[in-house]
Amino acid sequence: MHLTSHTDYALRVLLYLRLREDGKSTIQEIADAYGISKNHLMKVVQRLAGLGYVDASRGRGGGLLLAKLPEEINLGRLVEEMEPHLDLVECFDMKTNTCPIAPVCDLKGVLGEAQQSFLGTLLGYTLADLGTRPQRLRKILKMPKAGG
Amino acid sequence: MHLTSHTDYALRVLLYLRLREDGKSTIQEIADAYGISKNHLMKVVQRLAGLGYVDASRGRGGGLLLAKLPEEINLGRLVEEMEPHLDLVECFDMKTNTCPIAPVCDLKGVLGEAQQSFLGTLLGYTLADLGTRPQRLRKILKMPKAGG
DNA sequence: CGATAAGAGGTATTCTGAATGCATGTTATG
DNA sequence: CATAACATGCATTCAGAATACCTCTTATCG
Repeated sequence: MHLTSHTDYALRVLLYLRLREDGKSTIQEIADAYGISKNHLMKVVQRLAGLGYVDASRGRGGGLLLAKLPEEINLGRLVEEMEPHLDLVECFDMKTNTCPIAPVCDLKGVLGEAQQSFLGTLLGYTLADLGTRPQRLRKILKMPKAGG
Repeated sequence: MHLTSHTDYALRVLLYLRLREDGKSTIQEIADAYGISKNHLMKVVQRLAGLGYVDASRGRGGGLLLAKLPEEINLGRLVEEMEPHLDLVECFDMKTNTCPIAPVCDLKGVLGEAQQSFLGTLLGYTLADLGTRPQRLRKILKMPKAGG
């Protein structure tokens, strides 16, 4: 039971941008801050841009900005959108299911309800709920000061 | 976001045994009923035996029996025990975490809460809650009649 | 207008872990 | 003692994630 690193990184990028409201951030800068691959992070950012969470500008002086208010970025929706699929077990996908009892099985319903509990909890949070202790976070992330 | 097939199969085995209260079932029989690999299923059954959910007897006339009452088999606990780990994201495992902000990050708490919601929902169910429509299930599974 | 900084996007490779198969051992029973 | 069944370890395959690389486009600055 785990989320992909894409989802993990997406959340980290958004948190970074939220803490750095005062200017653009480059992918390189964020990759360095978290110690992860720039190439990998580019894919994540492209996805976030496509979903309308960030504005990415190219060229010299380009970089990333949040495209929404932190309060408008729901963590549950983000996870739903970033995860490649939410098929907890085989029978969640009718197309590929091989379990013969799937149409009559109660398990699917129970697992589905549990999954909804999971997502439901996340739907109760937005990006604005993260980043308490902003000073410590900015320090750990070696975040440039405003205007830098 | 998905559970391993081990967990999936474990649930299916228990459901099968619950429906077939009247006698022992062999691994081969269950593998055939679901159309899955016997070799694979053996590993799952070993695990279930080790965890005390089933009694497995060897030799001619051997087979599997539930070791507990269906009401005593909690689906949440089972999932916790069958899943190799519950590390939703990297930072859930302090040993291997590389994210520098982990100690100060709110994300971990939020995701942990969501995961608890997931497991909490499953903790509300036992094997006794599954297998409504037993007749249809037994038919689909080609389950031997009592005494067979 | 050209050098450069930055994101876009496709492709290829590596790596991990799950899924599966196979071979042999052990136990019980008829 | 033959056979049916579970036990166990090892090997292999496979899928998908993670990562790297390379080229293209866009924008800005000198």
